[in-house]
Amino acid sequence: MNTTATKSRMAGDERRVLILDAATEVFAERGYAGTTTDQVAVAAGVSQPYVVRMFGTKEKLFLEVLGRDLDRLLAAFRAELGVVSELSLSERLGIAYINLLQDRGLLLSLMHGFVLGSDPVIGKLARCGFLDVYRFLKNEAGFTPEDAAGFLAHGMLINTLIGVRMTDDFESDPEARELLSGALRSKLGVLLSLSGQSDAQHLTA
Amino acid sequence: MNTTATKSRMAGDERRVLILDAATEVFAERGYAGTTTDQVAVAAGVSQPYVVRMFGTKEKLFLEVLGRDLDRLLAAFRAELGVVSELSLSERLGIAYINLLQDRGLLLSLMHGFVLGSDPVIGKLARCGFLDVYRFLKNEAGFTPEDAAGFLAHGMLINTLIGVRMTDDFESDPEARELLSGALRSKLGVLLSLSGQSDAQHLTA
DNA sequence: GTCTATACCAAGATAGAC
DNA sequence: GTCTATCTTGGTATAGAC
Repeated sequence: MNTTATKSRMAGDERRVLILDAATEVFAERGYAGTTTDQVAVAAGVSQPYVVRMFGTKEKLFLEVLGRDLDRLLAAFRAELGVVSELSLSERLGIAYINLLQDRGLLLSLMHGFVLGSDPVIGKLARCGFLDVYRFLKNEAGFTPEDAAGFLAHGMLINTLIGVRMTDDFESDPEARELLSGALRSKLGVLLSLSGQSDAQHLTA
Repeated sequence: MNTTATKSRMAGDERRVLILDAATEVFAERGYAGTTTDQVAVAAGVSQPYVVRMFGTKEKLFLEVLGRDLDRLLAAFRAELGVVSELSLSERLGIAYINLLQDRGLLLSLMHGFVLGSDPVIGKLARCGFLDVYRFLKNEAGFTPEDAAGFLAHGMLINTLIGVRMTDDFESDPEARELLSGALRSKLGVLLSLSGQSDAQHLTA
């Protein structure tokens, strides 16, 4: 029995995760409409018809990616609720958010979903997901509406800066650097200023 | 001589603006990759080959839309620089931003450009444009880096809420309403609280 | 300046072999 | 469970008439 997948022929659920991971990255890079099922297939190391067969349609694949992204985002946040720390919950959530940037593609594919509100089915999921995060911040994390909006606002700024690849001008342009690290710092609180730019390493890589 | 365009055959520059306006709305609705040149053509009331011929390629059309959006955004901001008012510049810029939402498609098509940073040519323009706005806020409007980032952050939140069509659940979901009006209020300052929701009228329409 | 017709390619999805 | 081959659609771009 071959659970570690020497090569071909693994259980459907394993491949499923593999494809979802690949899809998350490709969607993050090119958006929903800009992504082809073939690009996803190549990234996952399978054939194009296979990814279509496994998920039915490209749209369903994207919906699964979106749903998983939202689940992982909320799970990362909820994991901070029980923690005892000298940092405030608000600070810890900020750090948790920044750490999600290492989950390559997660926040960006989310962002691509958010911007597709006009699509009847993708839009509905995106709206629900966004509202769920807002509700979490208010009801579970105890934020005021203003603080919750502020938290989301800085999150959207970070997403946009990552999406526009401001990191590409990180070295060349001092103002790009300033804006980017400023946006991260506002979430990280004091941490970034203590550890220099090390926290932003994975952004430029 | 027919400058008001009774129907067919107007000067190239007139049609050009017409097509750019139409393209801005369609790109805003469906994104760059999700938009077809034919949809733009229909929206502009011309034939599909004509829009391609006039702009060369779909990509060049999008670049012109993006560039024009950025120009209009900065122009609206600069127009506030000379104004004498009891409101602070920061408040006036917030209002100017909200007013841009009436220019249907402007901020949203911009947003679609911002999220395409991986595209070599679109990404470069989007990065430059974003940085230009940041520089304006710091150098011309006199914002601190933190205030500039905060202004941009709330702008990105508003763009995202509009993009995800949070307005669609505006009536049904009280929290969607709260989030949306909260995001607008943070830009409008006290104004919205004085005039009720009238400022958000054009969002739900 | 604007259209109709169309060439051509890319991409999603299906059929069926292994 | 996974692939190869292929059908089919739709979309960009070109040619050329008016």
